[in-house]
Amino acid sequence: MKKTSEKEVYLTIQALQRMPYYLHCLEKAEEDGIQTISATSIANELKLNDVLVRKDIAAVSSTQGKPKSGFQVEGLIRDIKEYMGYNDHKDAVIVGAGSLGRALLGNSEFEQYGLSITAAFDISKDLIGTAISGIKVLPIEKLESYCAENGILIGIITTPMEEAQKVADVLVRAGVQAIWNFAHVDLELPPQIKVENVHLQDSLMMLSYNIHRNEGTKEEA
Amino acid sequence: MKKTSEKEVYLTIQALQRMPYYLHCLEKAEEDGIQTISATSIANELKLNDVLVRKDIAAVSSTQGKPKSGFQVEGLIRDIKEYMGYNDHKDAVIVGAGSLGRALLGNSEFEQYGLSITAAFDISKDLIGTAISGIKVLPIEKLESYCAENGILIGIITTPMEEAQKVADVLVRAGVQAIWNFAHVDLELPPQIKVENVHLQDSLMMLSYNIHRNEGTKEEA
DNA sequence: TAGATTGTTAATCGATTAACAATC
DNA sequence: TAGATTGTTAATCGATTAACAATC
Repeated sequence: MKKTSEKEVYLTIQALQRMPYYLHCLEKAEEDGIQTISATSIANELKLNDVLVRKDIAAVSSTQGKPKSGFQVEGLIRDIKEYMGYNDHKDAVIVGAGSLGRALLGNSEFEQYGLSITAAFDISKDLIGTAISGIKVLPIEKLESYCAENGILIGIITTPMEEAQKVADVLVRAGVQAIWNFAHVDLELPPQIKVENVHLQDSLMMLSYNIHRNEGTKEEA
Repeated sequence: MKKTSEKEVYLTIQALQRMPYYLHCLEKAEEDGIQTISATSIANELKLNDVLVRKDIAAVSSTQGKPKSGFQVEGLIRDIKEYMGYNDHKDAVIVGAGSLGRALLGNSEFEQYGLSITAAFDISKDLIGTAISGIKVLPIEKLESYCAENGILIGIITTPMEEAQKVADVLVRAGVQAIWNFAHVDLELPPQIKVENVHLQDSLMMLSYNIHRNEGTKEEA
């Protein structure tokens, strides 16, 4: 079992999910002109255990922290970004130029995560040929050839749920590596394809539950 | 420590997060005309351990499963919906009628989770007075009074991140119980206020990581 | 120096899984 | 009846936390 790189520390999924929070926290610190930061203070800020934060950071940081002062804010930001793959440029297409698709197209923040959306696809004759936030809307028939020819890595699905699986199949045939799925279905995909689901309904469900429980236990106080 | 209701089984956060998946699975079964379903088959479908599924279901189901046949699909759907609070009607407002806000306003699926969006708020003179998907856009100055007077339970924040905290403060003053936050900031809120964050950036980060790792370990095969 | 902070090893805690008796 | 499936109790597993020596 040979290592593929000098540092091959795998984070648990839980630890991974904390990374965005560390990054937010560090970027806020950087804005405030703070140069070094301790795991302890990050932990306090995020209401996490300090040893937990120290372990997570140790796994991604290229340098050790210094007792008394902590970690270099700037270096740590760089390390997390590198670890998370922000520095890789990733071309993406968006399928479904409805209101959600348009909202994503208008979001310029994604560029800083290495994501560029290079084209949008739709079935609507009215939309085809137009440009949304500077990005052309092409007919869905061209999806497969476009992705294959342009080496598109990520397909973003913002179609109605009925179309999502069909679109996913086309994207896979065209060679995308990952799918960012906003349609409210669980896609059936070959195991090598990475998926990230954004299911607003599930999020709403959690919100609903919290309100519900809250009301049910009012008498507790 | 007296119980507030006959069934006071608290699910772990992990179990809660599995509920939407059970519900999807059950609704699919119902569509296919299946009347009873076993925990084992749900577990297979969702690639989970069967005992895990059985425990989760036991916690929310009002009836016991029958050996050999399993659970009533319809009853179980009803129980999960009840447990998660879908049956409570919840009025909401949306703050920020930009592209994301508009996408949410156009989403009629939310109604089935008990959520109705009754008004939208924005600062843009061009938008104020117009209606989006049949919902009026009001000036942001009216947010507090509107929520207080109409007993709004949920505030949905789709503003730019700079405005989000300010908006949240107003919503809290106006008496909302929960905030569905789409702005990329962690809001500071009183402890009794429930928040559900939808941070697309974090989701994108996970996608980015998965692609990055995938490429880094190609030689593994 | 003293003390804040680091990283590591061991203990704890809690979720998941395995084993098994009960039952339709 | 036989066997699929249930629910429960005990074992396992893995993540988090506690304790502590090292160090700037």
